[in-house]
Amino acid sequence: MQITRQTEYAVRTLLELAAAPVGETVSTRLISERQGIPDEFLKKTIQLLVPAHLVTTHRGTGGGVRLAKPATDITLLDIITAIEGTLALNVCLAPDYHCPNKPNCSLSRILGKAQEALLEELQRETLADMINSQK
Amino acid sequence: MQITRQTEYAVRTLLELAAAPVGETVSTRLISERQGIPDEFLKKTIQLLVPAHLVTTHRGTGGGVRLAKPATDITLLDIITAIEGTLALNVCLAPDYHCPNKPNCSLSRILGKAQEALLEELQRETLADMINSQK
DNA sequence: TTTATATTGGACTAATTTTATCCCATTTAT
DNA sequence: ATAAATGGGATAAAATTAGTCCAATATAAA
Repeated sequence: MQITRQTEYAVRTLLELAAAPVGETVSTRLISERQGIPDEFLKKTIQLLVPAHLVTTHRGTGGGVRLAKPATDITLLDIITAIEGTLALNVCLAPDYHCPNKPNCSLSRILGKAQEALLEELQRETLADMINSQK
Repeated sequence: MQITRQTEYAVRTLLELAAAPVGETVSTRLISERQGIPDEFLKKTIQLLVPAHLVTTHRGTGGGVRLAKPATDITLLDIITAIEGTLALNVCLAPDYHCPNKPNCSLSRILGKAQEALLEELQRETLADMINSQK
């Protein structure tokens, strides 16, 4: 019932990027050093953020990573989803899964409600809010 | 970010017990058959519910498991906690863990808030409510 | 055009957690 | 005694998570 370490890596990476001057790219090696993240693993992690449209990358000298959109438009839920896929508090709440008994199932009903409450909070605050609250 | 299968087993087990006539014991074998849970694994699961004071057990012929308290006094959170330990949305929110940087950490702050919202929902409804909503 | 810098991508390994099984001991009612 | 039931330790299998290695490709600058 926890976010994975990789998800935390992703959040810290995006916080680094959000803190950098707008439009400036940062190399994964620099991020990995500053955040103490294994650099090869960080590369994999960033490759999950690209298709989710949270960052863009540029190769070659002077290349690196930058936010794909304003920090005000990226929520914690966006990041978790990019790394872990759609959040589901139980198998039976996953998007594809369908259980014939679902309508009668009080577990899925309660967990569903709890999940809603969780999603709402995770969606409430953006990267920008997180940066500001650090100061 | 999901409850484990074992936790779901525990919930279904407690629902079985809550549905049974008050004070009556049910054998793990019967529960495992009705719920399709591997019986040896179910035993282990029940052994986690005992120290959490959710069920009591009795050995020997005619023995089995029963609720340790009224179904109105058992919440979904109680069950999750019994199986998985204290719920924490990230390592840094676990009871024992302490990070020197926590006061400045916006991730732990947001996750902490989200966790609160989740706990509240998980605590809101009891086994009794779950049984009633099935009817 | 060479060189250094950086991401891309695939294969692989290691570590950890989750799920399950086996088997024998102990308790209890009949 | 015997059958029915939980208790508990050891171990295995499966799945997920974390991390590593390396060759390929793109890019900027010298």
